Amino acid sequence: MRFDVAQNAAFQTPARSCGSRSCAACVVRDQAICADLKDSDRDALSLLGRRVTLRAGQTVMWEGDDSMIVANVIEGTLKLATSTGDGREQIVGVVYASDFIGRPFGVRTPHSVTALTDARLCLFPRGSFDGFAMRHGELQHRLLQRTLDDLDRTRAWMLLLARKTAREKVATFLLDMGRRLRADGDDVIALPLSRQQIADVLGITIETVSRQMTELKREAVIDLIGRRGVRLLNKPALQAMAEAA
Amino acid sequence: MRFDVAQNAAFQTPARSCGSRSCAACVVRDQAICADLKDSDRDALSLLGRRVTLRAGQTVMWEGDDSMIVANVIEGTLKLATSTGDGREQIVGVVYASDFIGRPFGVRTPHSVTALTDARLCLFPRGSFDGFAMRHGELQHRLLQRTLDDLDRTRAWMLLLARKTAREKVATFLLDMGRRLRADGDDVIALPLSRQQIADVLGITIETVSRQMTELKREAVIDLIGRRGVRLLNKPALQAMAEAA
DNA sequence: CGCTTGATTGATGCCATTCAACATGGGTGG
DNA sequence: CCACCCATGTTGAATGGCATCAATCAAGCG
Repeated sequence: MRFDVAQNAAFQTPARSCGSRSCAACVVRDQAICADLKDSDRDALSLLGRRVTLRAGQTVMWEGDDSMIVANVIEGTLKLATSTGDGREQIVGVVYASDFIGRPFGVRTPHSVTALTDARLCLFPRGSFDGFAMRHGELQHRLLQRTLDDLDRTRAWMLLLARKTAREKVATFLLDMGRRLRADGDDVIALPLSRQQIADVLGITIETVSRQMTELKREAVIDLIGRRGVRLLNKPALQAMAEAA
Repeated sequence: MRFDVAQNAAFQTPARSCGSRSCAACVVRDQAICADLKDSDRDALSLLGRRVTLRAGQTVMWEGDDSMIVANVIEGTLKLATSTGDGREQIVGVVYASDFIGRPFGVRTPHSVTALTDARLCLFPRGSFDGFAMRHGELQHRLLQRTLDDLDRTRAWMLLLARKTAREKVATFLLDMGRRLRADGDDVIALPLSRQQIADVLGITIETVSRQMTELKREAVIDLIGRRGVRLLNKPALQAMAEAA
């Protein structure tokens, strides 16, 4: 298991103030799928579940397992992954705070879920979650919206995996991260993923990621700061690389 | 536009008996997302839409367009595709009778939709469909189920695109088709896709598809019958190839 | 300080693409 | 009904991009 090792603590998501177990103080209550519930309904839902803490590297669900649990991510970053019989792995999704994980209304978990940083979840037994959802249209609607968005993003990613070159993949990835992490003033970003994980997201090898990165650095398109830091020096150039040949 | 040409009529889905415009006689009424609606509700929904016929090669929606329509597929096969700026195309999904197409609850169509065979749709303006769905939880639930399944299948396909070899891809594809088309007694299937389309599904080139196919034929794992026909002679061998190296 | 883990760099080989020629077959019109 | 034609599919040779194998470098940590 390549990733069952603690991640570098220096780059973990900073702790949020949500020690409480009530929804009233929850930091993701307005973004998560429970956002549209009445307070009373949300509290009822809350009673079905529990808050759990994960260490970086811990796996919550395994590919092919019975689907027993679902959860909201309160804090942290996790990866969704599948692998072939002989051990080749592909990351099929990366989820962040306020995202939803697990397979509701289904019996099989189609991919593993593993914490990339320390994380906190709002965890529900799938059965009771399903039951609650069936009685609350607003919840299903949010879940549908989110699933449709996921599907769109996943399909767009297929184009990258199948048709883009290593260089295009890395450029696309860096821009995506810049957008997602809302690069601070100077366009410096701290990657939440190791080189191996980047490779597993892009469907290439760790060596190729490294080579492309240093190549981009040599061309003064980016700058590399330590292991996880990247400064985007020339976004238009990256954009051009990301799109066409 | 590579596929805007009529497909070989010999392999089109055989005509179904559903000339009526009422739901009562609809051939997909028990599989489509409207299956759980009361008769009266289904009729109401029906009044919002209309039946349309497509010729093979016609495109119903273009990537990036405003999302104006959604539809149930009554008959035929269609492809969902995206492409890079410089024309590389990737098929991100193939849909069959009773499947749902279009992007409800969203403003952009994330991929094009093109008929591979002649087809018939039950078409709705997105706005009125969305409104109807908001008032009918059963419909949203079916749609959610379907979308979750799509997402699972799409993610599994990512592993193929990113990590499998050409040989593994072709083997996987043939098995998938065998399953989907419920190969008749002798395990003979009529591919609904041209070599080019198969290549676009698998993320490889047409020549590579061709080479792998003839290779498999030489090894007596399959037999090729004309352009579209394939007989699966040795499924276990295919299965072994599809999975690991 | 050695040890471990993650990242970079280098050398080599292979698989899939590319470019190109050729075959096939289904459809059409004389 | 056959000859022709064009789209589709197959086959070949050469190239190149990425993987693989392997060594080196750079950090963090006990």
